[in-house]
Amino acid sequence: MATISDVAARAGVSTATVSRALNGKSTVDPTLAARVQEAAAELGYHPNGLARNLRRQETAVLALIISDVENPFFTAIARGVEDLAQRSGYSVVLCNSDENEDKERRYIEVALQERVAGVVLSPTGRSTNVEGLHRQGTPLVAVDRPLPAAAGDQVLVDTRHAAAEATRHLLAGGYERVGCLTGPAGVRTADDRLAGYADVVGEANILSRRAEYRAEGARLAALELLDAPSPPDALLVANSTMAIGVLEALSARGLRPGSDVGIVSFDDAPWTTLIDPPLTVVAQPAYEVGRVAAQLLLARITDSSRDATTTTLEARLIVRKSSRR
Amino acid sequence: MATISDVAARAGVSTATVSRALNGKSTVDPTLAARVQEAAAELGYHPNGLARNLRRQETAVLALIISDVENPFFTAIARGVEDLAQRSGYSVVLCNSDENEDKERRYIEVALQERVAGVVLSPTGRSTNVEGLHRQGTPLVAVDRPLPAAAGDQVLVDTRHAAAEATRHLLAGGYERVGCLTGPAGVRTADDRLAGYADVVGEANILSRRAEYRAEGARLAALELLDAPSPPDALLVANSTMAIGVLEALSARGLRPGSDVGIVSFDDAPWTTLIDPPLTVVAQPAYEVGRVAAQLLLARITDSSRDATTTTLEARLIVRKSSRR
DNA sequence: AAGCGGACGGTAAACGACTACCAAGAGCGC
DNA sequence: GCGCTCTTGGTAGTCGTTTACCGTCCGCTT
Repeated sequence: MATISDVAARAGVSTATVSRALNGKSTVDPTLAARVQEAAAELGYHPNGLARNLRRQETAVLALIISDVENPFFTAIARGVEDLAQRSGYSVVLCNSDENEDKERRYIEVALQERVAGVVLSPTGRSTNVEGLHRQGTPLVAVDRPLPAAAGDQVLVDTRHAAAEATRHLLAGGYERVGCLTGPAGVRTADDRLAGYADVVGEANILSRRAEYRAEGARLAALELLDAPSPPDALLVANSTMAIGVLEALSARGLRPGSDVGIVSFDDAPWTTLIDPPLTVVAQPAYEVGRVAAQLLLARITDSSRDATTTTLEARLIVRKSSRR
Repeated sequence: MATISDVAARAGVSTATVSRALNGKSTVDPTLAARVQEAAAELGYHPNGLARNLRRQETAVLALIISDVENPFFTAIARGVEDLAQRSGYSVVLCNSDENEDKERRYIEVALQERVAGVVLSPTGRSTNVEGLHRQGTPLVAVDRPLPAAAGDQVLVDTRHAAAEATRHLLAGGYERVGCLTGPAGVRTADDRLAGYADVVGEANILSRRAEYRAEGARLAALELLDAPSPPDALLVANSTMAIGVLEALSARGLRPGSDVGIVSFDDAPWTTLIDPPLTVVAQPAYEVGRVAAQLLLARITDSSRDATTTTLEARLIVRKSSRR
């Protein structure tokens, strides 16, 4: 593993000159610089990033800690973050906390230890602890879900409002008993979607179940709802992964989306237009969330004294056929 | 940002003792160790991973460079790698090369500079250059697609065989003119799937189109095929993302999967059972690919002299209804 | 009481890069 | 020829850890 001294020896100069030549900093005689370049190439020299970063006290790596890599919503965020970061010369490393607070903690620890330049985080839950990041002054942007104390910028989606709109849409379509399937208590998006729904149907008419943001749990919860004495005739579902479970449940009971049970789901997954009837969805601007988050993070990296901001993006109801009789 | 010397000063010991106490290496008097722990906690001390790794000449970070973070096949691999790596105390950072050779090169560069312990890579294309990794002796495992020269272990899926089986299945189902929609030339999985198809239909009967491994390109290609003078009555599709485009194309032409045009697609995406008719698919053991890759990588990290191996896993045809009239 | 071994903890040298500081030499005007 | 400036490149210190090496102290054996 070639080091800078190897290159220096080969080129017959000092390490200082090699460093200068390779980083194009101070003035180095062109012929000398060329000799250095050549020596470096011959040895296949790659500067040791660890040593470099240790000395420079900075890295050009952003950490993105998301709660589920298998959820298209989060991967779209990832692409947004990445596209923007790349453009500014930053690399993005993705960490999958898998909705698991232990993993999340471990990855925050890694981010801290590796001294990344900044962190974009979709907090997994109740007890996400960003204390450490805050103490070390690592810039932080939360996406999708807010952080307890505003330890940095936040990029959210106005999900409560969107849930209310979707519920109103179902009611307007002639459904009378609208239920809601949402994520775990304490997860802000899950609570907000339920709240938006409750805003419209009224406290007295709430008919809801909670499950993990996964297909299987949603399937079971939907079955439970459908088998109850007075089942709902429409369902608001909190994300596209859960929607899969719900549709399975419907099919298991011989019910048709739309005509039998109205369905509106969050997230405009690519397959939602393929099924029969096509799914009415609440499209969240995931890619945009990622872009904005990256922008804010980069701004905060260059100027850490900025005030923390909260950006709320609008979701958009896309009416298709699963919300019509 | 507290350093080890700060902790040492606060606990009234030397940095060596702090290091020993915190890493539980050599013997340290319990009372002293406790004092150190306490001092560290009070200061919110996090060891500087850069310095540590620089000194130790090793990191506990694996890089996983995949070609499309929005493709469920690759995210399933990611989970496989991660689950196994975690268990051995390694963290996994995901890099999304996005089927783009520049990005891939850049991420390999980052992996090299940051001196990760090992790399799992799904090579993007023709000119993937792992020379650098090889020179530095960074352990490498290729997944999904082979590397030109065997620079490390490989975990592949017997995709050619699976494609042949799927094609035979369509033929047996009474379809007479089976076409194939595959990925870009030079991408090994794309070529292999086409080859497996060709093995069965025979060179003379090949009816195929190539497109990016994305929905939109596949949609256009499918349309082209369907609008041709003698269109296919069945289609083998090379992945689930492309299948979305194909199904859109079918729908645009008023054709029904199965009865009008038989469809078999690679990858058992969660939504494939939801559509009507449910999609017949070739299920690849993606999670398992990731697990095996991680296993091999860890083995290679501890013993770099191991011979390079190639593991080929079987894919499994899941017959549903889109391949029946 | 002397000698010995083990346990403990401090000193200082790495790891590999960057860079502040300094020295040497060239060019030049007087 | 002298002194000045400017360019160039070397010396050595620094970043924060880990760890080889060594000294000290304590208790035990003979």
